[in-house]
Formats: sequence, C-alpha cells, structure tokens
Amino acid sequence: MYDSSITVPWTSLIAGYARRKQGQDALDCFELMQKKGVPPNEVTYVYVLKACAVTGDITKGKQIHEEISRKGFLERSVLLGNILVDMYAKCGALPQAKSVLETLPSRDVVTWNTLISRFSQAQEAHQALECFEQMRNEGISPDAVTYASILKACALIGAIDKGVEIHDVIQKQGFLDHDVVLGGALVHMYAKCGKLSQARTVLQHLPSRSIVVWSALMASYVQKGLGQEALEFFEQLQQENIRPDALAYTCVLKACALVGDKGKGKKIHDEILRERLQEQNPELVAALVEMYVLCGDLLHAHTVLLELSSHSAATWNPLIVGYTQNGQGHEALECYKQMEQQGIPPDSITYASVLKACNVLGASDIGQKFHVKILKQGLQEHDIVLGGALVDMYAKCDFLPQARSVLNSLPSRDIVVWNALLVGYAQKGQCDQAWDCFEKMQIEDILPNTVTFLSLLNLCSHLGLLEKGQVLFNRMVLVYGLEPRLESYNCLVDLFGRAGNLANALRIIEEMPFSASSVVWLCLSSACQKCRDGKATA
DNA sequence: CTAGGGTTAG
Repeated sequence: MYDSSITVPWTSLIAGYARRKQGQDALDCFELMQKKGVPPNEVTYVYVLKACAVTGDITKGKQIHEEISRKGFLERSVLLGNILVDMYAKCGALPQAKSVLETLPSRDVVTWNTLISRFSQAQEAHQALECFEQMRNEGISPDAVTYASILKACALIGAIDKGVEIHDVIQKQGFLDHDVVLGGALVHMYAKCGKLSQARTVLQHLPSRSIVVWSALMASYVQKGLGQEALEFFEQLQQENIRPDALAYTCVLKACALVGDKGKGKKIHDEILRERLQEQNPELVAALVEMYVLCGDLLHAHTVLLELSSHSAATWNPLIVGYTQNGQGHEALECYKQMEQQGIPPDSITYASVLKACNVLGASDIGQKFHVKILKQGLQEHDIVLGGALVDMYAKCDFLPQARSVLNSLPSRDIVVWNALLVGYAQKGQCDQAWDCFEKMQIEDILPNTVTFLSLLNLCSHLGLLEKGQVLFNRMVLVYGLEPRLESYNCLVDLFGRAGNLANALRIIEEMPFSASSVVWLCLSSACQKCRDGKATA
C-alpha cells in the first residue's frame, strides 16, 4: 500500500489525459492506480468522471458513482455531485442525471444549472423549465447562467411569455449590465420567438455587443427573408470595430444571396480570404458557393469551389442543388462525378439532389444506380427527404411497386413522401391505390395538403367521378381548411362539365376567387361540345 | 475543477 502522497502525481496524469479528451487513457491510468493501491482523492474522481463523460462510458460511470457514494465523498463535496450529474447527462442519460441530482445529499445552483443546460441543449425545453421550477421551490436562487439556459429553452418552444418574464427579472437585477452572454441569450430568445424588433431593441441597449449577439440578430432576420436589414446590421457591427467570425460571415453571405447582391457578396468574399477564414471552415466555403449560386452565377460558384478546394459534400451540395433547380441535370451529374473523383463521400442532400437531376433528365437507369449506392452507405433510412426523393424517382419512372417498397421501408413518412407515391398512382389512373395512400397517410396522422387533393381531384375528373370529386373538394375546404388553388377549381369545372352540368360549371367559374384561365374555358367548351354531341345523338 | 449566447443545405 502506497502512501497517499503519491495520489497527486497519479491524479495529474489522469487529469492531463482527461483534459486532452483522451478518456480511455485516463480510465486505464485510473485502473492501474487502483491496482497499485493508491487511494484516489476528490480531484482524481473529478477527472475520472470527466473521462467517463468523454468516452460516453456510463457503465464505468455508474461504478465510480457507487464507489464515491460508498466512500462518503458525496457528503463532503458538492463539486463531485455536480460533475456526477453532468457525467450522466453527457452520456445521454438525462432522466438518470435528474434522479441522481434528487438523491444527492447536497446540491447548489451549479448542480441545477448543469441539469437545466443539458436539457436545453438536448432540446428538451419542458424538462428544463420544470427543473427551473423545482430549483426555485427548493429556495435556490437562479443566477445569470440559469437564466441563459432557461432563455434558450424558451427560444426552443417559442415561450415568449416566459421569456418576457425572465427579461423583466434580469433587467431588475441588473444582470444585463455585466453579462454579455446573457444578453446574447435574450436577443436569441426574442429572435427565435419571431419578435425581431424586440430582439433589435434589446441588442441596441446592451452595454457591449459581441459578434455572437450580432450574429443571432442577423441570423433571425435572414431566416425571415429580411436580407437588407441583415446587411445593415453587418455594417453597424463593423463600424463598432467588432470583428466578424466565420459564423457571422455565413449569415451575411446568406443576406447577400437573399437580396441578390453579388457585388456585396464579392466584397465579403475578399474579406474572408484576407482573414483566411475559408481554411478551417468548410461551411463558410459552402455559404460562399451558395451565395454565388443564389445570385445566379453558377459558373463562378463552380470556379470558387474548385479554387478553395474544400473536401466535403457540404461545399458541393449548393452547386449541385443549384444546377438541378436550374434544370441543368447534366451539370449536376457532372459535379457528382468530380466529387467522386476527389474521393468525397456524397451525403443525403447530394443524393436527394442528383436523384432529382435524374428525374429532370428522365434517366431512371442512373437513378437506380444511385439507389444502390445509397443503400450501401446505409443512408436510406436516415433521411426523410432522401426517402422522398427515392419514392419520387421510382414513381416518376413508373416503377410504382419499387416506389411503394421504398416508402414502406422508411422509419417515418411525411406528406411529401406520401404525395410522391399518391401522385404516381394517380397519374397512372390507379384509383384504388391512390385512395389507399390517402387513407393510410391519415392513419399515420399525416394531414393531406393542397397537392394531395389536387392530384385526387384530377383523378376524379379524368375518371368522371362527379360525386366523389365534389365530396373531396368540400372535404378539402371544410375539414382541412385548405384554400383551393386555381387548378383545384379547374378540376371541379371539368368534373361538372363532363357530367353535362354546365350550369354548375359556369357558377363555379363565376364564384371562384380567380379570373378564369384559358384552361377552365377549354374544359368548359369541350364539355359544351360533348353536350351538343350527346343531344345530337339523342 | 463542474453550468450559459449565434449557423445547417433538399
């Protein structure tokens, strides 16, 4: 048995590993230490728990938990309890983290903050708020850290009332005067709750503004499509001598794209190169490429991409998406080839987009080759949009059984996926199958949308199912509260026309909130024609 | 030696 004085060097070694995120080495070292009979102290356990969190080794973590609790450490050290709670949370065991907190012999504001912030980070806002209540019921006063985490939770669920309440409290307590981070959380909360002008006012009144606060504001304006305002904020922050970082540049590039200001975008581009920010930030390069794409200069986007030679799918995706949306399927597939040559693995977005390019080109053979690659990479079941693109691809090239089987294989389905299949059936005139989709999506609690109804109405009108069509139209408006499009009215007119009910057809044309398109008149005149023919033969 | 703020493509 060693003297406990040797605990310190052992602990330093473990701490070194843990700080470098070499969790396994730290744990191995700890095991060796115990084998040699060196007694761990509080600090040793701090780092051992940290190592468990880094490696996500909750089994080991529980073992340590049991050990320190048996040795009475938890009675003597609030710190260890806090780190223990954090360990469970970082291993993804949030409910356990909470029950551990509840059994700790003593806890403080940091214990609660740890748990609350982890709930917020895991997007479990309600849990975070519940903890907040519990903490106050225990008579523990929240501090700036608590409020920052709670504001994040409010932002997540759009709890503006709660957010305003917190704003009042921190205002009164003067927290905003010396805490930049809390100010940022507040701005973010207002922005995420859609209260852009409040967010802006709060920002303007902060004693000092960091690049993070400005980015939070710019990001929310960009998200609302307010590019011009975001550009003005960018000017302001530069005037305040605040240096933009990669994330701020990403925001402002999106703003340039929104307003279509390629000249401004080019200036930002130069600034980024001067700061050499492109080197470590592939997402910034992606934003640059995307900016040029959205400003309509795909060629330059391609050049920039090749110049900056970023090795990730994220950079190629905006360009591939741009080419596809532009109807330039060949160019999109060419990009894919270049990616492949550079050895960059495509991701779900890449595949979803090249599948669309295949549809544009009517190249279902290539699409199926992509499907094989997608399955090999195990991507199909991880991404609903990619699933939708596959269903769409098969439906568009009339491989409806394959489309259905892809749909069935997805762990969850949204309206886009269901519509892709339904539209496929409807266009082939497979009435029963289309209706089956309509029923099944509703069993899964997926609400049909205008596209769904349009497709079914079209089907009814082609098959001359007047009554079914009318019921459907009414259901769309009355049950689902959907605004009929001009095309939906066209179907209805066509339905009545085909049934020889010209009076009703005319009434709809008169009453619909659109001016009649040539399509409607075409429907009606062909109906008239048929009517006359019918009378002539009668 | 534990806890807090900004981005994410189809």
